Amino acid sequence: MRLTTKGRFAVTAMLDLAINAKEGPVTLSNIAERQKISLSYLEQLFSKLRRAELVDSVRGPGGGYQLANSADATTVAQIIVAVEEQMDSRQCEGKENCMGEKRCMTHDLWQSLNDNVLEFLSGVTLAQLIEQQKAKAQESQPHRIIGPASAGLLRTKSNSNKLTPAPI
Amino acid sequence: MRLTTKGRFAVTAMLDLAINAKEGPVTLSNIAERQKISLSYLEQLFSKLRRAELVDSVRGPGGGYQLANSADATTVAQIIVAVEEQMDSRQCEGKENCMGEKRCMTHDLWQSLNDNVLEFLSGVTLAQLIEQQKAKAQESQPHRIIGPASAGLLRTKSNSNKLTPAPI
DNA sequence: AGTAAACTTGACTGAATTAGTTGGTTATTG
DNA sequence: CAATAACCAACTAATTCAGTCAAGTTTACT
Repeated sequence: MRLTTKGRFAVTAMLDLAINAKEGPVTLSNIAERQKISLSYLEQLFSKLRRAELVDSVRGPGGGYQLANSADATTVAQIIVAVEEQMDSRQCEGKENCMGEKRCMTHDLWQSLNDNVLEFLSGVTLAQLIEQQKAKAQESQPHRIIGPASAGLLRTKSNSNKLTPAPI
Repeated sequence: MRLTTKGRFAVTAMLDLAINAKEGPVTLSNIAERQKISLSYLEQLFSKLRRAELVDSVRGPGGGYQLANSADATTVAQIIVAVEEQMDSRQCEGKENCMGEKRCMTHDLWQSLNDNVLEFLSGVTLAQLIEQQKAKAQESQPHRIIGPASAGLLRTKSNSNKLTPAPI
C-alpha cells in the first residue's frame, strides 16, 4: 500500500459525497468546485471508486454519484486501496529463494507493516470523520482528533506480546 | 507524511546497518550488494539520514556508516520522515480561512490521520524488526508479524471514546 | 608526505506517477 | 430534440523516483 496525495484527494471527495449526497446524487462538478479539485482528475478517481463498488453512479440530468454503502460502512482503507497503486520494492518479484540464504529480509517484513497500516485505516470510517468534523466546528480545539479510532487495532487476534512499545 | 518505496528502501538499508554494523562501520557498497539497491541511490538516502542524525558516518578507509542511536531507539517513523517528502494536498497552503466558512475540511483532518499513522510507526523499532526476522527464520511461519507492536498506539492520552471501531 | 580507500556532493538522466486538459461518446431527463 | 452529466481515451506538464556520472574531501596507512 502507498500513501500519497492521490489517496487524500479521494478521501476528501468521498467525504464531500457523504456529506452532500443525503438527498439525491451529487455531480462531480459540484465536488470539484467545493474541494478545488479538477473535474477531470475527479473523473479518473471516481472511475476507480466505481469499479471498486464504493460509489454508485446515476447518468443523465439530475444524476451524479452516491455512496454505494453507508458512511459508516465505508473505510478510509477501502478508498485508498481503490485509488492508489500498490508498491513492490522487493528485488525479488515474488519468487521464494531471492537472496539465496535468508530470503531478502524485505520479503514478508513490509507485507506485515502494510497489513498493519491498512488495518489501522480500516478502523476509520467516513462516518467517524464527519462526526469529528462536526465536533470540531463547535469546540474549535485542534489536536488529536482521530486518536481513539485506533482502538480498531486492538482487534488483532494474536496474543504473543513479546514486543514492547518503544518510548517516543 | 507519505509512504512510498523510497521509505521502504531506507528502512531496509537501516535494518541491514543495524544487523551488520555490530563491530565497526559498514560501507554503502556492502549494503548495496546485499540489498540490491544502487549505491548512488543509497548515498542520497543516507545523506538525509545523516542530516536527521539517525546515522553516524566515518570517513576514510575502514569507514562507513553506523546507527547513531541504538536499534531499539530508532523507529520506522523517524526513518520515513527523514527520507520521504511530505505531502500537502490542501488547496489552502496553510492559511486559515481557506474555504471561507468551514475551512476546507482537509485542513486538520489529514493532519490527524497523519499523526496517527506516524504514531503507529513510532511504535515499531529496528530492534523489533530484527527480532521478528530471527523468530521467523526458525519457525518459518508467515502471517502477522508486527501485529502486537500496535500496542504502541494505546499510548493515546485521550479518553473520549466516542468512536466505535468499524467491522472489517 | 603521498596515496588510495571511502565518504561527500552536485548535476544530470530516464522512467513512472501525479495532476490536469481536451475532445469526444453514451445515457437520461424534460 | 436538447441539455445534462457520466463515461472514456489520448495526450501533456510537473513532480517524484531511481539511478548514473563525475567531480571533490577526509582519513588511514605505508
